[in-house]
Amino acid sequence: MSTPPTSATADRVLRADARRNQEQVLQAARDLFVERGLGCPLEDVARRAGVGIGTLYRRFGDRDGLVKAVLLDALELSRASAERALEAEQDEQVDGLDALAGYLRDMLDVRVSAVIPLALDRLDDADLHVAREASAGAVQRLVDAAHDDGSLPAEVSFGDLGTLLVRLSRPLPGLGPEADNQLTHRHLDLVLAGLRNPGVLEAPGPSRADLHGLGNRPST
Amino acid sequence: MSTPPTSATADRVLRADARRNQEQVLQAARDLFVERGLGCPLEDVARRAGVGIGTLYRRFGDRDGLVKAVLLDALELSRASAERALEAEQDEQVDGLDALAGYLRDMLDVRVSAVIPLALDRLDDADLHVAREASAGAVQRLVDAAHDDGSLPAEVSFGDLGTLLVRLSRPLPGLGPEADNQLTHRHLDLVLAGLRNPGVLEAPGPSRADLHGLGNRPST
Amino acid sequence: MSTPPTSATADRVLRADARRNQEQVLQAARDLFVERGLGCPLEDVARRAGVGIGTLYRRFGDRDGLVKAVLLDALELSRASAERALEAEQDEQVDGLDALAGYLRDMLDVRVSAVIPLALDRLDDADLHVAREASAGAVQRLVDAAHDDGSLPAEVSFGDLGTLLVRLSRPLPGLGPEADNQLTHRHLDLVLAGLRNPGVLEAPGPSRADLHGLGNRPST
Amino acid sequence: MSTPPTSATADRVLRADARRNQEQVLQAARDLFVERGLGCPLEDVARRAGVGIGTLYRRFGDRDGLVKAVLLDALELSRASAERALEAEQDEQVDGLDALAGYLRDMLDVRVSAVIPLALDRLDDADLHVAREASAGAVQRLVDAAHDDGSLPAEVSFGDLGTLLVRLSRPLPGLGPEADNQLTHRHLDLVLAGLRNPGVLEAPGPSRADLHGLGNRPST
DNA sequence: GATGAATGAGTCTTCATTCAT
DNA sequence: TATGAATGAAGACTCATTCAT
Repeated sequence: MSTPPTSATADRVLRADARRNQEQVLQAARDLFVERGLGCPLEDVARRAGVGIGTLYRRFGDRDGLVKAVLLDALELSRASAERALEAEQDEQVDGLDALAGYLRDMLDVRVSAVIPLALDRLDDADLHVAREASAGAVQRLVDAAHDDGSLPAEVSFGDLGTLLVRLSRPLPGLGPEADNQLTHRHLDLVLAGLRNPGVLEAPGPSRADLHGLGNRPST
Repeated sequence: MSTPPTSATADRVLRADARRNQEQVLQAARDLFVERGLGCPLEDVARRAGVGIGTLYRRFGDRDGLVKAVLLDALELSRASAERALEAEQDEQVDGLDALAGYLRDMLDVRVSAVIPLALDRLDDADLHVAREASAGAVQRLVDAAHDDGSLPAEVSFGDLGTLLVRLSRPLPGLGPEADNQLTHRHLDLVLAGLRNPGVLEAPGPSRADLHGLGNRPST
Repeated sequence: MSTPPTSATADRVLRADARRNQEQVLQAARDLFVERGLGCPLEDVARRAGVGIGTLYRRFGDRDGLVKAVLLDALELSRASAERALEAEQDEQVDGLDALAGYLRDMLDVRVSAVIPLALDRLDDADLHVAREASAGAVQRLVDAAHDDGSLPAEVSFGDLGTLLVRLSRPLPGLGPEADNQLTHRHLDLVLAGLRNPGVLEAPGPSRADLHGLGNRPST
Repeated sequence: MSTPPTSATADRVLRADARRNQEQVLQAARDLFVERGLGCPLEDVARRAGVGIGTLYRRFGDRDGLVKAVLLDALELSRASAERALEAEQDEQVDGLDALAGYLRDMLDVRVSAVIPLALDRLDDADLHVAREASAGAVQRLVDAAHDDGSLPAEVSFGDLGTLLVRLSRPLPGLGPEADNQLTHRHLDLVLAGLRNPGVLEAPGPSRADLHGLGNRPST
């Protein structure tokens, strides 16, 4: 099964090396962006990825390019997770809210949702726009399904869930990663308990479109 | 109408001026620290406060001094709010959870809780330690009261509430301040709905002490 | 005559300091841009000006701002010199070509013409556009006067003279500043000898407008 | 039709390839050095030459090696052109100044003179020293011939002509290559008109030796 | 021998902090 | 005391050079 290092393979080997670097940088950036913000030193990202700063720049051009790559990656993870949850729901394995909960738990585990809202600032970028539509579309279908089967009250909206996810995704300072993760899931459970029977919400939450119209949402 | 500029009067006038400056800087710092992180340019803080950068440094020494001042201010606001809520509860005006909810709403309105967890990193500072004890003690008494009258399930802890408050306090990117505030209160309502009847939590949440022991909290 | 250091004066003193710095940076930048190109290290500019790098940036924002300031300064020097030469011509002190020669010699002495053509790349900047019009307008009037009194052959154009000036202004590598200056004036004399009686040019040179239409000038 | 890949043939094929690469890099470097200075990115040179950056380094060692190669190439072109002009003069086809003019026009067409003065900084390199002697010797003979037959005034020296050539060779910013070339030849014509009858020069120009003694040339 | 990925040193630019006014 | 100009250290970004393929 071992391929001899022909020149064709050599290309691939090199590319594999580069790809590994690329992925390590992407992951390091995702983590540090979530932990310390989009403005964190890129040398720290490079160091955590185990590459030189030059490699980071060669791959991603500049900070903006790296941020965009992280966002695309996050949106793709979100889309894939939402679609898996949709399939489970359609196979009648779980009800709509449980499917949604599965998606939310997934997202908390990849710890990447905290960067997604940053895509809202960049919807002029075509790639990001497409990726966001794909992700948001899948999540919207999940929410619709949960509304349809009655497991999620109608007044709880896509916008509610997306923003709750963002809030839950952000790491809390002073906790280690493990404690943070446990507490995050615990809080998701609390929120889910509220979602099943909010009892206190009368107006519908913000729709997907409302989240775009920065700040001019009508009163609850 | 003009007060003669005796040296005493001049001093007082100056001191009033200085106090005004101090408060404006404090407020600007609180806002920008929440919006853009503790690392935001202090010139921006000074500009928003309407003072020169030199004035900021004269008052607060350096960034650390300013951060500490903001934290002390926030902790004092928290303590005062918690004690007001306690009084309301003791006057039988509201049940324990409603009193707690009042405190939480207060804190969201002053938009300052997001910086409080940063105090956890600085508990070696005596002033901060004292202020945190005062605030946390009052909140703990609120929580105890809510447990005692049965309005808050026993497994929902001080640590749960403090960290939920932090999550809710952080501004969401892409929303204007007003939409953000509305959504924040809406999400608090959702969380309160969950708190009244979590149904899903079995283990108790982190105690106040658990939050200090960064990361070595026992499993839920 | 000495003004006491009232607060008003204090302001002025500070401003005078800053202005001195600004001018030193401007002069250093002019020299180094001519000698070593627009891309030379700005730290070298700051060092030659005797200020910290931060001061340079505070005054001029970035490299582009500094380049623009140098260009505006150069264009203003050019305009002033051309208008002085025009006045001399109108007072009948010298003929048109001698007036023009005086302008050219002036420009070589301030050693700044070499940066002026760089303004051509930046005519979208309103300030630069205005300054260039003012300078070019005055020079054009000089050229017209020399054509009118017959001291300059009609086929030698504004464009010829401007570009010759640029060529003469650039320092030659390997010569010290004094030798370079002497040789530059010597070459101007040679060129002036050719200008009085070119004998070899049949077509007219590029007009002012031709220099804008980068590269699509009709054949000579 | 396929040549069998004997090792000898393979070597030759490779060497032809390598030589082509070498020349393409040399030409690209010459162009970019003239257009953008000796400090231009070598990746840009490699890209314009259509080779990888590694190939450039393999061939020329480092930037210095490439600069030296460009200079040697330019000096050799100059020598060859000057000797062709000398032959034409000796065959009585043209007078001395016309022969010189032919050389100057040649040099402008290869657009390479602008880098030659940079050799002055590097006369400690034996190869460059030899090449410069060969080129300058031939040009000096051209100048002597023009002096001898009276077509060039005695006070116009080798140094005058060399430095004029450098000035004329540098591209003017903002013109396309074609307009620049036309204007360059036009300006050479103007200068030649001045050379035939300068009328204004009294002192002799710098000799070849004067150009070495950086800056200590006697006054004109 | 050619390639281009990786590296890190050098320069640009920002901003915390100091200090003269 | 308030101000904002000056400074230089820190971090962003580019590019010369090396080296694995």
